[in-house]
Amino acid sequence: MGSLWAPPGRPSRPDGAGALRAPQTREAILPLLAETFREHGYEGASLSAISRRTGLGKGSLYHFFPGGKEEMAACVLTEIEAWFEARMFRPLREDPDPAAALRAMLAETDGYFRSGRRICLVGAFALSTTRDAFARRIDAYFAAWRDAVAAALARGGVAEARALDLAEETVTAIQGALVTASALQDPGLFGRTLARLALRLAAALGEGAGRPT
Amino acid sequence: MGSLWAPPGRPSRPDGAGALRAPQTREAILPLLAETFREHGYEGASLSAISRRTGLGKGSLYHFFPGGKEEMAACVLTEIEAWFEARMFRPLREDPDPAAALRAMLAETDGYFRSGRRICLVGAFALSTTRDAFARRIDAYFAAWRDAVAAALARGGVAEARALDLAEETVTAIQGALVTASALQDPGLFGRTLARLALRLAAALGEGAGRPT
DNA sequence: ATGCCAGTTTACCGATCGGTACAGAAGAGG
DNA sequence: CCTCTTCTGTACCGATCGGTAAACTGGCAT
Repeated sequence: MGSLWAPPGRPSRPDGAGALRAPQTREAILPLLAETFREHGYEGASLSAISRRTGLGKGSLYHFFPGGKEEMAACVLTEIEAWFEARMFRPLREDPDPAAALRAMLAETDGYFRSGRRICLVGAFALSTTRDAFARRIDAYFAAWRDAVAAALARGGVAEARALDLAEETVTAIQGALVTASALQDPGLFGRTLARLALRLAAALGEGAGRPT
Repeated sequence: MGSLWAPPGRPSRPDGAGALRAPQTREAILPLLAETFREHGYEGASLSAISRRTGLGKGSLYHFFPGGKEEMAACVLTEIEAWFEARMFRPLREDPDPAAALRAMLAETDGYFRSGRRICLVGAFALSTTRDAFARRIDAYFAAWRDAVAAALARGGVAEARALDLAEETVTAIQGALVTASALQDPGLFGRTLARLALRLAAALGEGAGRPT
């Protein structure tokens, strides 16, 4: 039976560009793992679902991730952390133009979360007992996001306390929009939330720095 | 095999642990079910966990909820809907003093979610594929909340479009605060979010109705 | 050609999953 | 006392869970 559908000759392409066939590196697998965890949550993402999504049998999965499901989730979190650090947090902290960095952050947010059609894996993990297994990393992710926004605001002339408060509001609003957009199946909601945040951030920057010297 | 040692009549203790007896009505069970679903999510809440939490064996659970886990979750949702409708949505729509109703809503929110130490079950359901099983009810819950807030604002003199926008922001911010408060284990965050919302709602009401005659 | 080796397949493990069957215990009413 | 109904404990079901073991594959350097 199995010999029929099982492709005997596997073209092992060293180039990992093609996502059509089974990916053969950890890096290529991670996005598929992430999507599976997003859809079903950590507990709900069974190995068979992962196997189906990735096209890899259990043996292959355990070859790449000897630690099993927990290692898979940990690696996904690492990749997410790296992405946000490189694309959002570092620019927020270092871009010479804080206002532009904040606008770029909102644009990246809209892209990453597909205008609200995709959820935040870290936020979803935070809501169940899955949190316990990754508590430090979940905490660090949100703290880094908030602090990066606050740093940009502060460099833009906003007072420290006000910057932290507005940063907290920003991250909170984004997470809330992911929840309500999913719940209401209303993609427009996410864009409206980001637009509100853009206005509010710009306003704070405008007040903070009276006139650029 | 087991016929030899199987005791035909196991005299179950009439009252061994007299302290907290198992609740014997659906209504009394629901809060325990809700808490179990909150902690583990729908998929993660196993019958054994539910059995442990409620102190009821499978036999009793299936006696009260013949439909199994899905019926349990459905009943929990019904109870939640009723609570919010009675304590928050109806007052928002009908209270002669909309400003007071909005303040009361925020206070009820703080109480219900234990200042951010408790999560929103409906929001958590919305984030995974569990959503599919309860899609209509999840959608209706958030829509009702948003529309009730908008109705209160409108009766307070806020323009229709502005009221809806602010209501959407309010519900979204509350949900986001539940996520980030859980993630950062920072209960203060929830209170700060509610305080921000109180200011913003009051401001909108203040603008909308120039001077009360 | 040979032997290594990353990668895969397949079968299997004990545990637990959600759910069912049913006998027995507990109360209520007579 | 007996009976009927309501509730509960327990054994059991097939399926699936996360995870392991080992045989096999095909490519590659020697």
